[in-house]
Amino acid sequence: MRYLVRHGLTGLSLRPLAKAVGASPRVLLYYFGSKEKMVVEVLAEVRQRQRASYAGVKAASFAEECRRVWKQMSADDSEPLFRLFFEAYGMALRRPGVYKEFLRATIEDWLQLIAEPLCRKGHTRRSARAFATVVLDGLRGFMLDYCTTHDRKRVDRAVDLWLGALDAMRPERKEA
Amino acid sequence: MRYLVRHGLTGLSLRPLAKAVGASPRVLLYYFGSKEKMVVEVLAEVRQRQRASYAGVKAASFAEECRRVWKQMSADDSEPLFRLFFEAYGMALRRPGVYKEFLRATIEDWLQLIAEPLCRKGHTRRSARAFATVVLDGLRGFMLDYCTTHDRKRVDRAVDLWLGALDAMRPERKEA
DNA sequence: TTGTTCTTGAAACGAATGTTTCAAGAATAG
DNA sequence: CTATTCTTGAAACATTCGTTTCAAGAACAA
Repeated sequence: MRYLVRHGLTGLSLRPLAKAVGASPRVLLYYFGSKEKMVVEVLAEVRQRQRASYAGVKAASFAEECRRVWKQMSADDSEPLFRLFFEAYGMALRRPGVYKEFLRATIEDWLQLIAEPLCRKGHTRRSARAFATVVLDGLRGFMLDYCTTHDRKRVDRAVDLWLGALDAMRPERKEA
Repeated sequence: MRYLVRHGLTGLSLRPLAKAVGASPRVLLYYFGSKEKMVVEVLAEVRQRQRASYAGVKAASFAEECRRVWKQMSADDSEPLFRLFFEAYGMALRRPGVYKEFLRATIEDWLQLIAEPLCRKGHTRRSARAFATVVLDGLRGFMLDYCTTHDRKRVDRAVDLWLGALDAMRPERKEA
């Protein structure tokens, strides 16, 4: 995982990876079956840890939780993870068969994480998921920008603007 | 360009490309210098055409313009372009040196396109750019989602929510 | 113990990679 | 015309790739 996060997927090769982790290509293939399966497994594990690290973020208001999430996302040590993530995203879109589970989980898991509390508060599933989409896709877009430009001031200002408007987008409750 | 859009960057190889366009690897290298330079040039050209195709979108209100842009982005024939774009993005983040210009233009050009009209209307450059960041990053995030899930209903609903709140994020005018 | 499965290193395989070499032909200049 | 440059095909080059083969050794079951 560490090697993948650091070196990425572009041009990833078994032999250097094996050497770096003190193994041989033979062993990697023995346990993972193929290079691609190995990548898929590593991505799944990284994803799971990522989700766990954000699931614990709690705050008084929803916007405040988002703010904290953004703070964690845009912290320096998160960037390699997101670089790997966006890299995997590009490959996954090109090879949906191989990365099917990555593509599913990369949206669906987070949507559920965000939408579920709203559903429990009485919002319809549909509107909760639409709102969760705004949140998830917004943060992803900001992160893509930040990884590209490292223009923290501008992106942070944008996130502030966006956060300020988030409450107005909160879904209506179901009519009781 | 057509070949790149269709086949992507992952595992791109000179020989199949050359055959598909009725040339030889030798010729491609003769004119582009290297495979990587070729990719960079093609991406630049694609980007320019993309920008031109969105620059003409005009409507009465800003939100309406955004809605039309989203409509064009999420049209079926746009998807291959965005797949290529996200793929390039992943590689560019991993190799900033080679793709430096791609990374710059991919944010900055669009920011200017969005922010400039606002500046001309008397908004400060800073707030215009923050707002433009919300717009650009939001649309990118939505597009990444849509390319992944093709869940048009959910994403469209989210875009609607987001568009409805956009006006509230518009930057204040400079004090006269 | 014996027999079996699990794990691994070394080496080889075949294929494909980007790029270069070389030489011939086309185009252009003077 | 001649001389020079531009363009191109065929082939070779040197790597590198993921993966397989084979055989030896470790672990374990009985």
